[in-house]
Amino acid sequence: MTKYMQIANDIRNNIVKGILKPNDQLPFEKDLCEKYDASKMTVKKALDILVTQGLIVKRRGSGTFVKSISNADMNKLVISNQFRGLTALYSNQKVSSEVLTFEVVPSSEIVRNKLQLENEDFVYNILRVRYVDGAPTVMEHMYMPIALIPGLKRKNATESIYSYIEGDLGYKIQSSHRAISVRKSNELEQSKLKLEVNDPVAVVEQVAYLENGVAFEYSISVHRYDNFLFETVIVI
Amino acid sequence: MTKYMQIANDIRNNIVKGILKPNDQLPFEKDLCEKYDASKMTVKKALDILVTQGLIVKRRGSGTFVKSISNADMNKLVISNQFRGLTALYSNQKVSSEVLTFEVVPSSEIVRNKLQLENEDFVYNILRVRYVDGAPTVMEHMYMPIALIPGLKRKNATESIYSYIEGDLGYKIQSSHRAISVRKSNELEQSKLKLEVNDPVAVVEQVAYLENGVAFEYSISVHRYDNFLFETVIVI
DNA sequence: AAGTGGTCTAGACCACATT
DNA sequence: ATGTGGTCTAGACCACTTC
Repeated sequence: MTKYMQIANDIRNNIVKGILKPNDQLPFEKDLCEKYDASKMTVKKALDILVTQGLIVKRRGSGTFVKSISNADMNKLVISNQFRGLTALYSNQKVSSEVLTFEVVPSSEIVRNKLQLENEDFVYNILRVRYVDGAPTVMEHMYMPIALIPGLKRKNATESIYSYIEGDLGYKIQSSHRAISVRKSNELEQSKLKLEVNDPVAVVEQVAYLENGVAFEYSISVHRYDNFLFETVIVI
Repeated sequence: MTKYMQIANDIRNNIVKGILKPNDQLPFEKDLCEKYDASKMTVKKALDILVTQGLIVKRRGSGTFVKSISNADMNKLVISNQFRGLTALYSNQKVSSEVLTFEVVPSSEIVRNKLQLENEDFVYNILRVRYVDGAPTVMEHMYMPIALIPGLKRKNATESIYSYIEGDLGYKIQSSHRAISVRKSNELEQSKLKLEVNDPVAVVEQVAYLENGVAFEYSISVHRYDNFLFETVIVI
């Protein structure tokens, strides 16, 4: 654990515990340097983390302040920053999968473009429905280059593909690029996600990258509209 | 313009121009220090910006690499990082507004909670439909404390409320916290956004903050589903 | 063993807000 | 004028990858 992480965590805890309340002014950077026996750059880095997480604001010439946020919203922020994105929303619930398609196919032009593949390259074509506590939640359509992800079996798709990639293959995931859109559900989605005829869906198109900058997954995830929520903080 | 911004911009331009191609290795930090006559910390900060923007990846012990991204996707990344969020999606088009409601009301409990107000505080209650090139696009429901935003008139809502806040009042907006969800449209939305009975909508709930950490706006924006797209980069 | 990026420092100077 | 946070440096040492 780095020093700037320790400082950021400590201050975050003080905010969560209410030792630092909304609109409170934080100690000056120079005082935090003394308190944590750290240099200015290190303290600044710690505070900058809390700024991007949406907890505090900094004003040159004035000081640093806790944002005016309710306890409930503050807790949500802290939780959603511990786990990234949507991933661990269902951490306490049972996640299972029904694999509809698991095959290896030549890459289409769209997939080649997203994954930056050559014409001849083959990809896994995986379609599955994911259940949370037995309720259908997402229909995922994934493409992954077989050259990059060797040895993937239908069984892995039934469980967690990511744990195969990170655990068995020892890869590390660096980032993902997502685009969120909305549309009406089609018949397959209605049947698989137990939706009514005119129910909408949230569509998350994603390209995921490994540590070395190589795209390893292009996926389209179709979410039931009633349990989809994407939260984000934008700092200008 | 800071030195780290100049360095980041220069490298970004090299990527856009194709001087640095997908999967290319960047010069080592130590060489970039020489090239730009900058210290290691400054070069690192420049590169870290490009990492959070999704353009490059860094690997300790190996080097820094351009992500494996198609030209089209790379250009989209660069553009969406120049303007933040959804705001300037319609920069070349005519934006106009139909104001349905413009009144001052006592704050409800939800609004008080989001904006951290006291019981007695009054807020603007503004409902408007925004048109892009004459086509209805978003229905916005905004609440803002009158104490914080004095002198707002119906006329401002017809044009740009943000230009009143940033221009006339001289405030600076620091950040916004957004939650995106999906649902079916209701009758009012169908009529105002020219939607069919069973068309869906994308709902963006937002709390926006000023430089001093004070929440000045709570809004619910209901978007036509066919022109809503939210793109984001998540770095783990 | 050599070289990469990551962290951290002590101190200089700058830009901005308040007094 | 004072004090805040912002930038930048030169150099030390660490963690990791590659050879």
